[in-house]
Amino acid sequence: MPARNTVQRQVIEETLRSLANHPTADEVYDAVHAEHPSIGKATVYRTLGRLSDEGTIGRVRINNGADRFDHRTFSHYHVRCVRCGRVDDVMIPLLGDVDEAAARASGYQICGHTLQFDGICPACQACGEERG
Amino acid sequence: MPARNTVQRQVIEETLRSLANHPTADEVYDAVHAEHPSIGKATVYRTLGRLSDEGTIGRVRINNGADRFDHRTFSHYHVRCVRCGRVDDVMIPLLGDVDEAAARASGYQICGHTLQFDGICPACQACGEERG
DNA sequence: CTTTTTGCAAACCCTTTGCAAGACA
DNA sequence: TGTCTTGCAAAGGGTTTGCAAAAAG
Repeated sequence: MPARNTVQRQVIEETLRSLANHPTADEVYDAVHAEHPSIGKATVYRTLGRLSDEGTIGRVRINNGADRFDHRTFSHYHVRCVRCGRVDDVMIPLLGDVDEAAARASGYQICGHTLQFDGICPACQACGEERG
Repeated sequence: MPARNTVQRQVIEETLRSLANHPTADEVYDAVHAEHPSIGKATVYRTLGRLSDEGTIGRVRINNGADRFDHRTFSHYHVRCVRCGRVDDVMIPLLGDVDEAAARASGYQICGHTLQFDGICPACQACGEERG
């Protein structure tokens, strides 16, 4: 039973593709709603969830913050700026062997990991230099 | 100005030490409140926050879930069971050089990282075997 | 015609906050 | 005393859900 191809689904997916820098569901909703005022927030949340469940888009879970969505689906890591909240990609090789190490160390059957960096983005570094 | 040594603070810290397996703030509150019904939830949240800010206890931020607190303060990684939500330690060596690699790759000034594993805990593996 | 999806609003979880009363130093 | 902390209840951010109506297949 493939997902139904509704107008909302198309609009949401296209809008996500048009947005850069890992929008939150709310940001996607704002953009969608600006062009299509009849599309509700619950639909955006539900549809983003379905799209990421089926692997069409990516979902980036952020510690202590709203989830972010990504039209790119290959897995990669992210940094979040602790000053402004911006999220960017970190294109380093995926950690290959930690999952096995974690499995051995914990007894869990590991199905994946999330690695999130925290730091200060270039813009905030520039603005905040005088403060140390 | 050191923190004031209130009864609540002592109770909360002791209760956390008595609880195993990374309780959430709410779980700490339940335990605290059972013995000291007058201690309110806001106090538990505030106090756990202060204790972790000052480094007396550890805070584990969980993707899509309540924060968990830990009386152990040395940093280590965690796994979460995707079936039952249980959180356990993963005692593998800390990743030493990823932060520099991430800094180089992103331009951020990296101040740390969070690595969370997802998996199935031994108990759930046993219960769920017949389901594949 | 059956089943999924939508839109709305209300509910939900986790956490923080405003404020006056109370406790600490 | 001066200031930090508490307790309460209300508010907040992010997300999910119940339900009837609408749309997809």
